[in-house]
Amino acid sequence: MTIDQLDARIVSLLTTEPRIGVLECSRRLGVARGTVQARLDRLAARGVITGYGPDIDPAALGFGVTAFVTLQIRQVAGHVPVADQLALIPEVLEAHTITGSGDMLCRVVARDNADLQRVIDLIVDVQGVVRTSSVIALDTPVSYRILPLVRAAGG
Amino acid sequence: MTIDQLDARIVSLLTTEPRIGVLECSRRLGVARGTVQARLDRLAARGVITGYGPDIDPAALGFGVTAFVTLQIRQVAGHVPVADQLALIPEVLEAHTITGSGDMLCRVVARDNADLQRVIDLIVDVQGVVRTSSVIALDTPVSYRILPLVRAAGG
DNA sequence: GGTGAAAGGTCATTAAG
DNA sequence: CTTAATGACCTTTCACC
Repeated sequence: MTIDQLDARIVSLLTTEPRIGVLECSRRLGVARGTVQARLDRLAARGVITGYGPDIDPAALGFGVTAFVTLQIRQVAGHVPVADQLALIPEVLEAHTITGSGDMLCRVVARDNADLQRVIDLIVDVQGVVRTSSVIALDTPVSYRILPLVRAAGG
Repeated sequence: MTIDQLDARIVSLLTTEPRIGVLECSRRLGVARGTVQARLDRLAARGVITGYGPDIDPAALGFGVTAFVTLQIRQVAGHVPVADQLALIPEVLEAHTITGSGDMLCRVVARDNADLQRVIDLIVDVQGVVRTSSVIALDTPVSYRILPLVRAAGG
């Protein structure tokens, strides 16, 4: 139920240089090309690799402000779930339910601080949201990364 | 300083079906292959597309617990910055400085709740961290997504 | 290991801002 | 006039059987 060193090295190599392909990857690791392909298929089948989509930087799209919004929720019977309504807002990049009484934590982006107000207003207008509390991300000294974890998991 | 509809459709298509390649992509959109290639090069040059790495699911690696840890920081002169020390912990997937007095917000993963305690202890031991406050993500009704934003940005 | 296919590059032509 | 799109051709390289 985990990965081995070869898996970790394959993922690691493909993460740092995604365009090299399976053949080049096998050459650099000194294994047969079929081995790499079989490993990748297995990782995809197990759900470890969920996709190869292009990574998009919201800031480069003009959404330079990132904020984390904590929602206090009052669940109302017979209404559209809060999460479904949040999913309709493009600026809500992810949403989690968190420990505590009916709370959620959302990552949102906006074009600027004024635009953030607009996005928060959209969230406040969601049925079931009682109130919100936001913190703005000023800097991201550690941006999302998975490689160290993969290496740690691979031994 | 933004993207147009064709850019959005290219990114959209490649995100939902990353394995189709440039040629197939151009066929489906009814444009020349060179156009798609030029657009992708431009998007990469502008920093909109930051990479094509395989997407890894931490849960499938055995790290099924996600938590958001807020740190209260006391900056100490002459020491290694807190962020640099956090970066050494594989379970810290990202870290942001946030509004407030020297605070940070980290996304961490752990194998289980007991393991989360170990990770938090690692964070507490970081020089300059005064105290921490954690919330555990129970569920993720909206997992990280960028497509709605891309479509919104593309017109 | 062989083979069909795609990527990546260049070019001249054409269209549109 | 500048920028972009197009279709053509070419070579290298890869994925699949």
